Amino acid sequence: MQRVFEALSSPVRRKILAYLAHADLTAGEIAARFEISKPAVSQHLSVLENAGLVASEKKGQFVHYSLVADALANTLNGYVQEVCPVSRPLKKESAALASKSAPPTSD
Amino acid sequence: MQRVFEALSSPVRRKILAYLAHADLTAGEIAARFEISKPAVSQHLSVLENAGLVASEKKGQFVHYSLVADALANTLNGYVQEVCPVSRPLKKESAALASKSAPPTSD
DNA sequence: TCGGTAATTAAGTAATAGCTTACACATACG
DNA sequence: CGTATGTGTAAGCTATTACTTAATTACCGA
Repeated sequence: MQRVFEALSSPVRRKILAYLAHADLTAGEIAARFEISKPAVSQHLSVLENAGLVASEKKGQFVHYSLVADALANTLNGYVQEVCPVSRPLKKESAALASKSAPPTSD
Repeated sequence: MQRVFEALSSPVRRKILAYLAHADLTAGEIAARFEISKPAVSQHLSVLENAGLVASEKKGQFVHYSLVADALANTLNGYVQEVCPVSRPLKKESAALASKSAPPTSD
């Protein structure tokens, strides 16, 4: 849990997760989307993988990264339940799900 | 959002939130629950307040802190929806709610 | 086998976070 | 008033984090 929140504290790492939410990507494809060096991205990926938020699979010379959505959802939802007075946040989420339109969130 | 995740990356700050989930507390009461100095705790409280996760109210010489549960729930639930393939995590949460027993989570 | 590409590891540096002590400020109360 | 108590601010130190470049490892294809 500590590792998850630590991983999520970085904007770069949250952006990586957002990319992986749409499609699996290789390390190089991810790095190409940022202006920082490839080793820097590689380190971010390590942090995410150690937190269990992404998984990697080597295919030839490429390493494909994918989102572990369960880990993220379970950790965050679990934490919300733990800290918040259980009933309300779930209601809100249900409402959000029902309306089906994601409210504008800025990072 | 950045401030929220940054705030949550610290174990001390998450522990403060956990305390405030059960009851409002003064700065001193919070500080007494940690082994670090009072100024250190005060700084953590500032971070949490800047993130909108706690609110403070001065009463006489005391400052009472309270959890802003909505901010936490909305931010985290919103983020989960943003990153995860919408349907599954909600199902899981519904199941957890139905079973009513919080699954063992360790920090 | 050799050169090229993908990715990570290593080493070093600069910025940042978190802590401490000392101080300042406000309120309470004799 | 003047002293004590609760809280927050300031300054400084240390440890960690995030980045860089250079070197290394692994794989591919001619």
